[in-house]
Amino acid sequence: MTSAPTTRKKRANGVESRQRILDAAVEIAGERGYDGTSIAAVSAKCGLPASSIYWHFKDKDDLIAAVIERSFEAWLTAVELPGEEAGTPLERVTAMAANVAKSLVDAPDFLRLGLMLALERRPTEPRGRTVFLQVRDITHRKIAEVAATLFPALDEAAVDTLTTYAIAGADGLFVHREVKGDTVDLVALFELHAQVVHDAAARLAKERQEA
Amino acid sequence: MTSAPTTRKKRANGVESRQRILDAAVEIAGERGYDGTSIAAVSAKCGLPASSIYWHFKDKDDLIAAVIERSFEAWLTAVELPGEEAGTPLERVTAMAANVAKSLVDAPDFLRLGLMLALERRPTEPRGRTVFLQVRDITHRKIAEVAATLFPALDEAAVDTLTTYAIAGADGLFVHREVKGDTVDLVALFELHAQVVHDAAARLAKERQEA
Amino acid sequence: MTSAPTTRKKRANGVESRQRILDAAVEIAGERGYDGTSIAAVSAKCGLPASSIYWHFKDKDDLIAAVIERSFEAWLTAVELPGEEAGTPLERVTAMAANVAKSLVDAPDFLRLGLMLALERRPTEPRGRTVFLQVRDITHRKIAEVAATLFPALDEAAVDTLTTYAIAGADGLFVHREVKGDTVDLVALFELHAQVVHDAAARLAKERQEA
Amino acid sequence: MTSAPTTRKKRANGVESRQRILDAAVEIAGERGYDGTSIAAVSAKCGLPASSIYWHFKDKDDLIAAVIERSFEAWLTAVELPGEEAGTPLERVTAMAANVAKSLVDAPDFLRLGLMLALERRPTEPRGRTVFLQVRDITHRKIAEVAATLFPALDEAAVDTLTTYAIAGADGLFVHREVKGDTVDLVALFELHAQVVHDAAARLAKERQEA
DNA sequence: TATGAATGAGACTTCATTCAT
DNA sequence: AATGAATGAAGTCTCATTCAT
Repeated sequence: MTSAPTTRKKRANGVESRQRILDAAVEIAGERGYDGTSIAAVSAKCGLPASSIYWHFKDKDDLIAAVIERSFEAWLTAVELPGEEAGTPLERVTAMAANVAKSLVDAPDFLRLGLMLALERRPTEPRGRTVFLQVRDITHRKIAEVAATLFPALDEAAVDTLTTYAIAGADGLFVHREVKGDTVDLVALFELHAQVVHDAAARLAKERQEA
Repeated sequence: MTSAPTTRKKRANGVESRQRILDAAVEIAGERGYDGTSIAAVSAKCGLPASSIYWHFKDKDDLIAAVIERSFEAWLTAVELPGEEAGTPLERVTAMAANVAKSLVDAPDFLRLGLMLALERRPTEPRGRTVFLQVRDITHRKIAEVAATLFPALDEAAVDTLTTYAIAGADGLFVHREVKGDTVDLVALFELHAQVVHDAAARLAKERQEA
Repeated sequence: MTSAPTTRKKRANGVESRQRILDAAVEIAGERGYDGTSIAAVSAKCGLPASSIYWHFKDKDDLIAAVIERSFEAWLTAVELPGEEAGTPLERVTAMAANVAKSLVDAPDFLRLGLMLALERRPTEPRGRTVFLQVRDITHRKIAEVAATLFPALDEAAVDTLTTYAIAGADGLFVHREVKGDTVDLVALFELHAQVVHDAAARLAKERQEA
Repeated sequence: MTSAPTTRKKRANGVESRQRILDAAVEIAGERGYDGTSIAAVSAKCGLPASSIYWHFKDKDDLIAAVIERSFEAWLTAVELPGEEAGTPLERVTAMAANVAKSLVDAPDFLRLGLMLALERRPTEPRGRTVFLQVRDITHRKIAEVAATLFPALDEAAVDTLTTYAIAGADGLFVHREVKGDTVDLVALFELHAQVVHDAAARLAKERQEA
């Protein structure tokens, strides 16, 4: 009898466990925020004991930061940026906006958690907040690049303002949908937003030109 | 010994105590949200023992709801709506936006807490969230009334969309300032927002006309 | 306008307030026992503030003791001892048992609370417990007197044992009814108990005689 | 340094800890009842921190229920039912009664706590009460079986009444001893009870026969 | 790779009681 | 005769985290 490990149904699989923990954590943190996310709740949802969570993550802060990182990456791939497609600036802006709206409807946890983290002010900032603000800045820069291409008449400051305004509108419309529920047609609102931002770009260009 | 007000221990003064508790709570809750606001922290900040807080408020939920109610009223009076002032629609929209921006810079606790509550999804909704959403709806209605007056060409649905968009932009820009700090010129951004919304009104009016 | 005291609807009435407090307290304490009876609960049930309860009673211990006292007296008058009625010993014992059973069905709070107090062992005995045990001893003595009359063959020790046994049976049957609910016919069980005790008296008399 | 069992802090030993908690809890709850049993007191008596108690038991209700369960089992084994011993019915009933009396003198916590739970009426019934009433019913059934064997002339209803009466007497006599203290000879009282119940069985049999 | 058990700190809330009015 | 307000102690329970295995 060569002692074959008979109880090997669940042979230790670190990667899978880590995913299960993150899956549970993103759901809870996306709904309840930092303080509302207890290790015990994550443990209950993923089926692993709390101590196992601490094997995979240094502490709660580390877990939340990982949640933000992973869910941002998932969101990024979901947005499927339309690359250098053809079309008028308005068409391209509208297409991008629709894509973003769809991604936010499909996976709202990332932005919901991120905004909650962003709004909080605590004595020692959670790393998850820092990470969220970083990826937010990255996003800002990417959008600014596209804006600079689409509206070459704008100087750098104008592009920055326009991008800020575009992101703010997106955030606000997202909050609106979170509050009002599924009946809100986020895609339609984002398309309106795209048009409005497009018009604003033209206005800013003219103002710069005149000055 | 002429009856000097000896203030033996601490003369009972319900109204003042209630205010002190709310003052402490609005500050903490505005920074930390629902879960981050511990009764012990409020107690420490207002000087009254935790058990005294429970004389004035049924429970934490009741306290947070009262915080929302009072800070909304304070915010309302701070906005000082410009009444029936004269001027073009653009001038009037811009003036209102500037007023709102200033009020949000001066007293951001109301909206910060409100947005945090709005984003959370917990099994049993805190009463504070309900209250926030209600006063938000009231605000929406008031703005819609003004919009209907300023842009008579818009039908009801267009006014509603425009109002939603205006509020969303305000929320998003507020978040931007919360994230980026005091260097952000919220008044300038709100003035841009006013112009953009004004243009959007014209666009919506034309669309309705053509259809 | 002779300043008539218009707000005199509830002119201070100490006696009535005391009754209201006791009414509330007997109900709660009869259901929940000493620890389970909070001043706040009594206050809520009787409508008077907690501080008013302390005007009428020194402390919680005093209140519970008063509850025992008053409910014992109420129980005593409810039992309506059949005095020197005629009949065989068995008939008289049976009639008494039926009376007691009815009184316990109508107002079980006294005995329920009393038994809970009796069973508890706490470092400093509540005065209510002392009072209950005292009235219990009084009751024991009264029953012993009747027993000595009805069964003259019994010596003092036998009368005491018989009385103890009679009371124990009553207690136990009361517990049974409390546990099993209204469907239990307590009067029938007490009538059986009367017969059994009656037979036991004969047995004890014979034993004494033989010894 | 040969690997002496250093017992670094305190080696985790779930089973033993659980026992220690239950040992402490049965003592306190047996003396003070449900409300009188504070987790802090149990913690102090067993040496484990309060939070550790919550590792082993879901909540206080769960702990008390476990106390009832374990102490009932302990009591059951202590009673050492005399099986199919020979003897007249009276002898056998008397032997059983004496055994029960001894077990109650040795370990009164189970019944004391059980009766306190049984007497309480609270809005949401503690699980411990339910458990106690269940084991009580089981006991009732076991006794009824024996009674049916010993007194074959009795029909089912008579056996049930007799069993109810036997248990009630036991409860009442137990209460008497709890109140009056160690000087009470519980075994003697239970032997009297056995005789009396035996006589009652004969009486009931005759009644049934005549009817 | 994982986990059962433990733990101190702190969460919310209720407690009995007091005191000035 | 009564009460609004206050208060320290204690209640149950959850928290994030650690550690030996």
